[in-house]
Amino acid sequence: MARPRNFDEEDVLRKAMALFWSKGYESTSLADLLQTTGLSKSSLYETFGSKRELFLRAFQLYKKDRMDGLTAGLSQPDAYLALTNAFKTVLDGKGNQMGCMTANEAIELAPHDPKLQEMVESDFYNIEEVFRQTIERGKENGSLRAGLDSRKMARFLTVSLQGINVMIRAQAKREVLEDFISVALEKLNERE
Amino acid sequence: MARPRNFDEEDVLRKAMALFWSKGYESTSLADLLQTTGLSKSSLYETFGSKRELFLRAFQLYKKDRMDGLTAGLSQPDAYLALTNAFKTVLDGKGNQMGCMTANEAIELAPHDPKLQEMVESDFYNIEEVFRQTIERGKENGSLRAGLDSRKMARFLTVSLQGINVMIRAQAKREVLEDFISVALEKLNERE
DNA sequence: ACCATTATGGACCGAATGGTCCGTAATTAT
DNA sequence: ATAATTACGGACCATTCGGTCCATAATGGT
Repeated sequence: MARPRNFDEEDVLRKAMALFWSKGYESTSLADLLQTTGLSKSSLYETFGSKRELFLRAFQLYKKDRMDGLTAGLSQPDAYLALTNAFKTVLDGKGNQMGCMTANEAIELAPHDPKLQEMVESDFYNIEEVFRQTIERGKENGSLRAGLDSRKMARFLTVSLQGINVMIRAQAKREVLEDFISVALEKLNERE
Repeated sequence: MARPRNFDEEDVLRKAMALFWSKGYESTSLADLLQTTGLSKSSLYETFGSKRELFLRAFQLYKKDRMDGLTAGLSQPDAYLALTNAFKTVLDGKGNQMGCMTANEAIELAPHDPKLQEMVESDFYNIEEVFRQTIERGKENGSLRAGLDSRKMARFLTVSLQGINVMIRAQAKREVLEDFISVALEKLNERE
């Protein structure tokens, strides 16, 4: 009954996400967003309300995408293989020198923005949970030693992941990350 | 032979450092800097040249301060105690929910600013080195198991530290960090 | 064909950005 | 006391920032 949009909302969100992920919130200007998405200013504001709201939706989409990917990557029965693979995937991630958007926002916005602090915190908790469930499963099906403290180990892996994300974004040498991962993952199969 | 400054350059640098550390580079405005340091705009530009140069000097000062502190903290003969103490100090650090300025800049600036990428990289390397030397010392005086791979373990600790820094800045619950540290530091005294 | 409705381009806005410049104040050496 | 030198306050600047608004274009329903 009216003129249709000539853009796909999710498509725009993903383009905005890529920008915010790469440059951060403050350093991404409206001009950047308009250029990358191809939208006009009025369309962007009509559709998303403000730069901040657009960012929030883009970040939510990131969190969802990433959790889906992580969950999928951890789905194989052998929990040890699942977890080691997940970490090694981070290293080889296709075009990724951008690190993790959640880690980025943990540093840029969380300290001074309660809403984002909450979003970041919940994402970290979700990661912890999916790690924990994977470890539980591993203990049940024998792919991980039964004596592991699931929650503790899940937290260890969660924080480890953030360390990796920082180093990736700083373009650290691959060997550094390989050494880190190699040591960190020993915690999964060592005997007590 | 001329009018003297009525401010101390290092004092100003430290105030600027605190601001950049807390808010990041982009989100710290000139107005913030002038207000916090008490300088006039002309004095600031006369003395430091530009916002960026001021930032660079503040960041250099941060790196120096932090390395001095870390080195001092690791100076005790017992390397295991030295390292565990260093990590636990990070948790209890006085007013620190700001994380580590180097980690912050690794995320905010390093990916798009070669000069900063280099500064961050060298800081990480320096941290790795001081960890490595501490571990070497521990192996020599028997406070650490001789079988440890010093470089590998130093890298493990360096990246671990960055994970902690992200979590601190995101105001993660203390238990999460305690769990992480407890697991990570087991790597230092486990038998093979 | 035309009306109701929505999308869009672009003009416009005030505020804030980093930065320059200059007249004046303060100081020391002579 | 004065000349030389440096520091400083604040006016000024162009640009960019996020955001608003409106006139016009495009579409679907009837």
